[in-house]
Amino acid sequence: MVPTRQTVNIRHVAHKAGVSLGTVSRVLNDHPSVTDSLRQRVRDAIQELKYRPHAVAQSLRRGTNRMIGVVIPDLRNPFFADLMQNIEISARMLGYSVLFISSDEDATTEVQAIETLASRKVDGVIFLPSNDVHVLPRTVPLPIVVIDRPLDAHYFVGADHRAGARMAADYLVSLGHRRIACISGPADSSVAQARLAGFLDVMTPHFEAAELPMSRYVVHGDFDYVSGREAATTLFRICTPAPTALFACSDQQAIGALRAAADHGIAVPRDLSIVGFDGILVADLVTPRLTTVHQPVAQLADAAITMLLEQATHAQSPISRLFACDLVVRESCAPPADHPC
Amino acid sequence: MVPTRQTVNIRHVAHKAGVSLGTVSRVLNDHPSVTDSLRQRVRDAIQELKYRPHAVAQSLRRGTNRMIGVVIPDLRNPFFADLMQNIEISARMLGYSVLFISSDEDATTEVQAIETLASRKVDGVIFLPSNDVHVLPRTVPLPIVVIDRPLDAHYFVGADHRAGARMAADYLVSLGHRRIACISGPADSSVAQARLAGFLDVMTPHFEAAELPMSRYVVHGDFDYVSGREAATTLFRICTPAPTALFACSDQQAIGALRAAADHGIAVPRDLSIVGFDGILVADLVTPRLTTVHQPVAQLADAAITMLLEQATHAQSPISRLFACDLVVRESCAPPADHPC
DNA sequence: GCCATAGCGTGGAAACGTTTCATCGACGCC
DNA sequence: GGCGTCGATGAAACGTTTCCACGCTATGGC
Repeated sequence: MVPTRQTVNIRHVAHKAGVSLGTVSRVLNDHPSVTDSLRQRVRDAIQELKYRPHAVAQSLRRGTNRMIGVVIPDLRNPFFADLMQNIEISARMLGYSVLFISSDEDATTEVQAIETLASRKVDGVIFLPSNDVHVLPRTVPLPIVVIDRPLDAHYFVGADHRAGARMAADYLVSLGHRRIACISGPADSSVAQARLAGFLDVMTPHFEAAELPMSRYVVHGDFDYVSGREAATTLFRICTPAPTALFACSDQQAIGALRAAADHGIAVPRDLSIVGFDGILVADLVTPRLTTVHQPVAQLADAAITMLLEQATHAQSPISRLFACDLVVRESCAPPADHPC
Repeated sequence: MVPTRQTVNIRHVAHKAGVSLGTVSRVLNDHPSVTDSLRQRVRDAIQELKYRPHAVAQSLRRGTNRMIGVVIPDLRNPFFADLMQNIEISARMLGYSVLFISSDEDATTEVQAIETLASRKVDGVIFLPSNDVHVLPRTVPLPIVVIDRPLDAHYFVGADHRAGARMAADYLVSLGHRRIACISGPADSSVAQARLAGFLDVMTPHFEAAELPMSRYVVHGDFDYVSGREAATTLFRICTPAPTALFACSDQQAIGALRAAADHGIAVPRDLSIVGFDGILVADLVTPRLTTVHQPVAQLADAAITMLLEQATHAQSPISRLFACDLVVRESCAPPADHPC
């Protein structure tokens, strides 16, 4: 079977312009040592033949691709989609293309994805690990930047989840809340752990002061909408006395909790204040508008790309960069009914 | 500058196994004419050296990539993100990788994206055109499947928007509504046109019967959340008598409209019924849960890939495939207050 | 029993389209 | 006239796949 071949290649251009292969190549790569007249002849020939360089051949010869791989669990998570979008834009601006593989929160798929990318000779990989993976096979000698969920001994870019969670808790406390429940993420997720830790940093003393069992007010779930609804339902059932506020570890969870509150006839924010985390677009549209901790997505994406390319050129020991989140106050929080400020 | 080279290639394997290059290649490609003993020797050598084929070199030699390109306006639109996710999954199952480029709803970027993909020698492109593009440069001899927004003279996969919109309108009418407003998409978007047409198919006779100016009840906007909120606000202002129901051409618009309704103290569904379009995840979580016309995303993705690869192997004249939508009834609709069924 | 032939499996080389390095010719300058 | 400089050429290389040729064995006809 004869594969379909390129219609016009560098050789045709060279012939048309009456120069050698090498000269055409140097024109293409803006090499200075070409006479202006020749350069122009070559340019004309390229135009006329509608020649486009064969990126695959270039890759093979150069040993570099101008292509990065991105491994992300699931674009249906709006935060991931936003991240992906920003990564693509940042990459494109630097002349890189993006190979996208979704891992579906599955560790095996992740390893396969990275092997595929290695085999395709991408210049680097941006990797957003699923919750259950903890160690990445070091077999692939490939620049990798881990994003959002740190993995030890790897370059890392992420938001300061713990500080962000503290901001949320502090805010609720400042409003007068003391019994604050928390919907955390999966127990083995480092992000969930960090956000929970931040929450506990602030809340532990309050719970101890009130002699309430903290653990009953914290429940784990996935980061998605449905899980948030279910977790909130559970909290409404088991928490006595009822919490006056709720910190959800993702906006999706928070929106699910909003849903659950509506289903239980609990008015937000009058009976219950809710804070989310991530700052996804829809958080500003639900009723009530969701107060949330916003992650600087564009910054994360940009930093990841920058770090990746730096690493690809001159390797050094792994670095971490942490970005601050900010609290976006909207309508889903109010002082508790039993404690008007 | 000497590029970093592959550590171990097919030549090393051949040497280690004591066979020729060709034999190793034939083992890799499961060519039948290799003795079992040799085959095993080669396999062992591959294992031992941890050899992985160089996909770029394979592409160059084979003239095919096992890679497809996807051009999509913006992943922050949850419908697009869902589509992208499904495309990637379908592609991966068939052994293809996905090169993603976002076009940001910009025609120039789209053309560039397709040129980039052509230059990278992808086996085909799945293209979701932005609203303002109408003609695609035919210069690139590349299999293309257009998805969701038809472009003439191209292979096409999409949902039957018009029939879907009719379903929505019929449903509202069956509930007793007669004054139904519509938030359409951008005027030059074919999708918006189709959905509006479906809406009008049903509604025109009713408006004529009531001697009401249809045009006042239809307003155009973008497909996103914010635009939906603004459009709804406009409708609330200019429509007299006030509509009892609202058909939004996207779930995002519908959720924005929900937001606007809440801001104006309009209770949904008591004072106003709302139907959306797309069937994005969050539509099931907002308050009230959104009744919507659901597009079969997974089917669309799968059909697009299938059609693309068929086209790549044996080209024929362009085909179109239309998929039916289905109405998902939830809580955002009720009979009109002034006309209890 | 021997040679011709067919069939099978393997090795070697060419090719895919590019970049880059060494080489070489021309030209001007001292 | 030698030499340095500059610009252009041609060939090698990147890592594969595939085609052709070759040698070996098995088979059949005489």
